[in-house]
Amino acid sequence: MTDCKRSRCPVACTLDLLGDKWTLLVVRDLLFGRHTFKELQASAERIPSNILADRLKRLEREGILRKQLYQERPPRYAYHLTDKGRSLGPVLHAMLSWGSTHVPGTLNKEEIDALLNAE
Amino acid sequence: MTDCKRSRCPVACTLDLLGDKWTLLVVRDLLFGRHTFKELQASAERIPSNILADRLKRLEREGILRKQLYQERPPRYAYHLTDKGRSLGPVLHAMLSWGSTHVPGTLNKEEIDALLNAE
DNA sequence: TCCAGTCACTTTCAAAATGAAAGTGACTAA
DNA sequence: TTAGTCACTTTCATTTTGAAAGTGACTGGA
Repeated sequence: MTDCKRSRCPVACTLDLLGDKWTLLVVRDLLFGRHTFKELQASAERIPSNILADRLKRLEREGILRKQLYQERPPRYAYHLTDKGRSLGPVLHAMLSWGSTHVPGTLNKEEIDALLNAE
Repeated sequence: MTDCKRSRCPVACTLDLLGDKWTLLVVRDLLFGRHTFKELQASAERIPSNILADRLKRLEREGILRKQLYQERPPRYAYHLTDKGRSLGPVLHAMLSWGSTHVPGTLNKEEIDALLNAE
């Protein structure tokens, strides 16, 4: 309440941080092993670059990921989830499970595993 | 893919339906036993009435809730989750759990239980 | 040395979404 | 007759989104 949250409800506060179309997809990709701006941009959903830059900034500010320079000259950056970020795994998993069973046309878990192993 | 989803990823598809600041709060309130427009409007986060009306319409269209006239003259409506809607429980629970441990200032589970019992 | 190409963004600007507030219409109870 | 409730809808200014183009640091090849 001190820092202008909508309420003290943990669900509402989580949505204040992650409640939009893109943020959790970035977390998904980081969990799935994509780490550079380019890799994150290349996901199937084609996140616009300005939105991606904004979300990476927010997530870093919230301590959900860290940006690290892994190579000088030319400067190259990698984004990695913190423990706080990795602990969003169950949220993503619950969404994956719900979507997989309730949204027709989505990949099921076997198809996802197959894709992940094929990479 | 046929009906203009961003991708076949279940997470992305779930976010297409529920990925915003308000939708999952409506589902939360329905799970917690609020059912009329007025009750939903009265939650701590003060959802604007036009947004609430829009979200109820979408959720009904997606088969996540049903609107029922429970009284004619004057007409009164109650919104109830379908099985599909109730199966969002684990998503909400995962968010509650994450928010409760990672967002300072939120209510913890004991406090939430106490509030729910006090109602 | 020039030049095309890559990466990691940033800027621009039109379109869409949000939200505060006021309005509407059906109804009831005093 | 009138005030009040409920369930919305409308209005409109502000905010956010997203497609596209631009920027700047750098590299590798001719």
